[in-house]
Amino acid sequence: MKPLVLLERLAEAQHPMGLAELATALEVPKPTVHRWLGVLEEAGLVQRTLDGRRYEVATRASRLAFSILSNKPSGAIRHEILRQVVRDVGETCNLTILDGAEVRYLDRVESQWPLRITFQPGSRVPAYCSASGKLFLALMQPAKRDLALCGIKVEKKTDSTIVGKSALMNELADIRSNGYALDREEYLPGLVCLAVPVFRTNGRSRACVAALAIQAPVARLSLEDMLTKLPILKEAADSMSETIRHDSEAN
Amino acid sequence: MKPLVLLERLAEAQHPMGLAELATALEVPKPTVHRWLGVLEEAGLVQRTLDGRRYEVATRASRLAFSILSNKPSGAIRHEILRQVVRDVGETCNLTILDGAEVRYLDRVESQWPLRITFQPGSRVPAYCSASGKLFLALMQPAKRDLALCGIKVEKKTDSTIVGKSALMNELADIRSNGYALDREEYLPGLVCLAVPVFRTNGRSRACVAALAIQAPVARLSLEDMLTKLPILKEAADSMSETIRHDSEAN
DNA sequence: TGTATCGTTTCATAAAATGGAATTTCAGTG
DNA sequence: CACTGAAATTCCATTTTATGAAACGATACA
Repeated sequence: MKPLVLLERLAEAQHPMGLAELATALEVPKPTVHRWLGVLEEAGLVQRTLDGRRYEVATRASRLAFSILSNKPSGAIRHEILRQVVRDVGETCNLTILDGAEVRYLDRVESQWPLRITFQPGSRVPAYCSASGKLFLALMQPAKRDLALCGIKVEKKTDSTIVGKSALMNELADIRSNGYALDREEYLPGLVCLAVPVFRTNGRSRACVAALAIQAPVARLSLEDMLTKLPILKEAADSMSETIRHDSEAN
Repeated sequence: MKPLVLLERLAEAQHPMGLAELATALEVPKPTVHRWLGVLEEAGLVQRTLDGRRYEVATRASRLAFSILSNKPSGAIRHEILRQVVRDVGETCNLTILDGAEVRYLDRVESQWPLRITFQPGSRVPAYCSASGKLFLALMQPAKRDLALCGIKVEKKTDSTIVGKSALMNELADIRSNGYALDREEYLPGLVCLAVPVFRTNGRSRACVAALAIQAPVARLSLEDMLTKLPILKEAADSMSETIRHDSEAN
């Protein structure tokens, strides 16, 4: 199991790492790192980059990661937080993560209103036209953002969808300064959303790993009304952060 | 790393599992499962339920899962670019690299047509009779090219296969001036391909490290029709370059 | 109290991890 | 084009850990 620290280091890093880099970062002899990487590669958890000299997380690891996060025992607490939010604001609440250039619903609790939008956990939506998607794009490293956005096709889903590159960049800058993101009917006509970040703090670095978002028909909840729910959402997002906090592990 | 199958099984299950349950599910002897669970528990990936008789995914695993998902490997992004191309041109698309005097398929996405050529990623084809292979030969340093070509056996795969040394050199010169390469049924009768280079820019130097190629039965797509897809391919190749640039960035 | 199942320990054997040293590879440089 | 240094890889004697059949202990239920 010791090779796992390599996987963790690679998953934390926002770029592929070389052998020597890993060896010094983890203070492990080079031949050992070499073997560990071999083990991880064999196991399908890690793969070499195109140049064959660096390593990155591979598909089996992603599959495992998704299983873990949608797993009930550890997800039960998060689900409970979602239910609490729905009770407090009366609208559907989603927990989402970024998957490439798309947003994925990890979990959701729906409001009890007869008029509501029904998604399934696991379904996906383009990042550029959703509140949580734009939030992720706004808060991620610029280099990573370029990577995620390269080669995607922007579709004008509604009249309000942001299609221009510079318009999107302005929007992202606004989101960064506000600390929240809105979807102003940019994906579905009549549907508005408000998303706040869920952070994972690791020592001095802080990364937005998930988002908490409420969605509602604009007929029931205007954008201004929605913003009054911001404190509730932020508090719930803090609780979410707690569930994924790095507690001091001794071993 | 073998204990990982336990973690995967536990993550998939939507409820905590006992030892015997896991042992029969995975067809592994009980003492082994017992030890594996001990290893995973020690590692903080798994924890016992309150009654101490079942196991569930623990916090370190969730933390790792978030890290993994917040960081999509560039290989997956490349795969998405391939998918995009297949959507746009309707034909199978390959990402290839040069491996000695052979072309190796790094990744591929197949068209949905019933009539299609089925290769596996990882399979190899001689460079001199494939579009991407000739592209590599055309764009590489002459010295390296001679090295790659010396001592290989040129086989006349079809009537159109280029077997003469000077004919090949002329072809390579054409490819250099065009910026793309064609396979005119030179490897398989009835199969035509179009390949464009994927560059890695390193300071002022620019090297062709991979190729993007579409392939189709000539009965469905003539060479002229295929050339109309050139702009789409070139754009996708630029996106590919982006992903490679990120692979090469260390810090 | 019987008994059936699950969980745990034991142990001789087989397999693998370890890391210092040596070797190879490769990109950058004179 | 040889040189150079850092990075990657291989080697290998030694230490450490994994393996699973069998035996044992714990627990639940009748």
